[in-house]
Amino acid sequence: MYEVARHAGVSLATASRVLNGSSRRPGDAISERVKASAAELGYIANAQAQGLAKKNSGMLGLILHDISDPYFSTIARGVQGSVQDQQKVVLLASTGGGPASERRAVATFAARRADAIVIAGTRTDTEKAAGENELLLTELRRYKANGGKVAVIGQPVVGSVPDDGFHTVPVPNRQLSLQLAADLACAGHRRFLILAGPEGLVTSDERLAGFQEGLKQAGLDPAEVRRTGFNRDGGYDAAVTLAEDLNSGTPSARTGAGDGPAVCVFAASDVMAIGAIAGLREHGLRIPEDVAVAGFDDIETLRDFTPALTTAQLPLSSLGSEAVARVLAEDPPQDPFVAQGHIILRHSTETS
Amino acid sequence: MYEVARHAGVSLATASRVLNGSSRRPGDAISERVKASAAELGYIANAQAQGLAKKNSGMLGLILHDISDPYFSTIARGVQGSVQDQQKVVLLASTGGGPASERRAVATFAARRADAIVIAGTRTDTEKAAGENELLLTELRRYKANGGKVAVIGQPVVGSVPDDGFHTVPVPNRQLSLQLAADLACAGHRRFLILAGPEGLVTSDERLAGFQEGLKQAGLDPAEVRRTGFNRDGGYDAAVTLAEDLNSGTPSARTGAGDGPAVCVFAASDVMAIGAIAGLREHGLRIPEDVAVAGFDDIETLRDFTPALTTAQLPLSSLGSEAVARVLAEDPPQDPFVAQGHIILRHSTETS
DNA sequence: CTGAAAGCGCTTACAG
DNA sequence: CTGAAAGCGCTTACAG
Repeated sequence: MYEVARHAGVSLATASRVLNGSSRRPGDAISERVKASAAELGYIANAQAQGLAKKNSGMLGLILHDISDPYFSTIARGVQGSVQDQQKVVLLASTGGGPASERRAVATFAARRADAIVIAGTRTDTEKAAGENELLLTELRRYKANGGKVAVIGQPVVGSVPDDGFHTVPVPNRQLSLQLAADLACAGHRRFLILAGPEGLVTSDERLAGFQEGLKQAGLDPAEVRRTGFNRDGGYDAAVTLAEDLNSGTPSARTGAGDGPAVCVFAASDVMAIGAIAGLREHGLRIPEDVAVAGFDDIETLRDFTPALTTAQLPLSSLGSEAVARVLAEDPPQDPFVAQGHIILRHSTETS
Repeated sequence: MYEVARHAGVSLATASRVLNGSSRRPGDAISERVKASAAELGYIANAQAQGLAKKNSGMLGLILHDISDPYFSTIARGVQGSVQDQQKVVLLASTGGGPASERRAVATFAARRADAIVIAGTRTDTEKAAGENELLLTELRRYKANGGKVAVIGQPVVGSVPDDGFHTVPVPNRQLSLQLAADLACAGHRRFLILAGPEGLVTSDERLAGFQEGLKQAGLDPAEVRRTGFNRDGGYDAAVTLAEDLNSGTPSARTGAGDGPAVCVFAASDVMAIGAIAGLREHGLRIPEDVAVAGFDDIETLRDFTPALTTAQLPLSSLGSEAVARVLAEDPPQDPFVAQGHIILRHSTETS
């Protein structure tokens, strides 16, 4: 830039003012001259130096569990899109999940002076993670105290209070799973089985609780719950066990032989549901004739799956852009964002 | 850091030396004192300032077409993993594809002084994109001239020469699609139809050419080619047309009624194949009884698809980590990386 | 409107 | 081994 200034015959200050959006803008003649010089010399501003001199870095940190999981990569698309629109850039951290690695990512982003941090991915609320959650919270508070903005997609960070001023973009897990239960009951299902992740995985727990609540409101008994991995293999494993039960006629086995599926399985995510269907099929069970299966998320890549999967559609990409909007706005809206989601009943839970 | 130094009673230089990996390391007593002070004050180094003072920023820029596409998000996982192992951080740009937006991303990363840039995603080699390719190349050369490292996953940037010193991590599109054709011929298929992306999309073109070559080596006639969008909807649309042809008995229609599928469709990507299967089914065609379908990529999320999809498995995540390894190594290997891929024959192309 | 100068928070030859 | 000082490439009050 020094060279640009000299080439244009102006001071560094002036060159800086025309090249970057300063409030004070030099005269037209000078501006043109500087711009021409910059173009001629192929000048590219050093964003690091700018970041050091200004208070903001133009970077937004995105923390998620696994970038290759379609749930997160769709959120990432939304985040990336908005950030790009704002002429900023995203720093990515794929942590593998868990507050400890999330804390590390926050520290890294803080060191790089990211203007804002968006955290996606379920919170873990267990005894065991209490210490790590505490550290994550401390790290976020320190980051915020130094001027950083924070948004969490899903649930608030465990232990955080409204006063912390972290933005939350809630995912309507509870409402949608409640609705899903209602719709499935309405479609005639009576016996349910829930495949959930380990206890303490808040996203899974919310979906579980919402579903049970929905059954209750429909006047049905609570569903049996099987805890398993909150991923494809978890769904598969649980389904294999279920298939063995059904095929051997144990207490959990098929009841209404002939008239519709014996049981309707609600897997706490689409990916789990897909694993479950694979497991059931391998054991000779047909979907939905023998067992009905519903998922959650409406993952795009799975929309052509057969049988078409009943699920709850989440506006994942919008959740990402909304989080960015809140965290980057001068005057962010105070009212909580209400995500639009809805139930999609498809072939996988048809009853006759 | 100034505060840390004062708190520990040492100079800024000394504090800097103990806190960051300098070659000169102060005595143990002093080191301990400084570390204690840093911990007590909760000191976090300002990476921007470090980047400005040092020559490297600790950031790697990743450019891809669409972070929500499983092909790219899997590559991103590989990249992210290696970068994290090296204590660096990734800057993400999801461009939507095309050399023009890629050029912009390169400029952005150059301004931020990313130490290296990894570009994934097919090259576009058309007349129309010639100008943009030229600009992309210029931008990359300038970036490299200023000390940046460049790696491209897939094909070399259009117009680049070995002397440019860009690392290339080739994707074995040609070899694998050739092998796929051979295996399908071996399985008894005789009539083929290729669903490819628009001409000039190098990835698609390579797969197309490899497949035709494989057919030729098997002594078969070249397959008919239908150009369509290189995505799910492209596969769907082409399949609908095909289904209409087959059902109405036009020249392209079913020949060997009864004994195996009339035609084996090779879609240039799994995602296209999934769309194609959806389209065919909607028109009453069964896979693989009426039409066989093969894809390419072996996308993880689609492995439980029914019918199980015949495809070419690509080590996507490894491609990502390999690109990072090359671009971050002091002394990168000169021999080209040979990606391990292989054909997986599954139910979607069974013949009887 | 323009420029000289201080400052952003570090690192690193260069002396001591 | 340690420290004083210059420098990384910008921005921005502060003067003029």
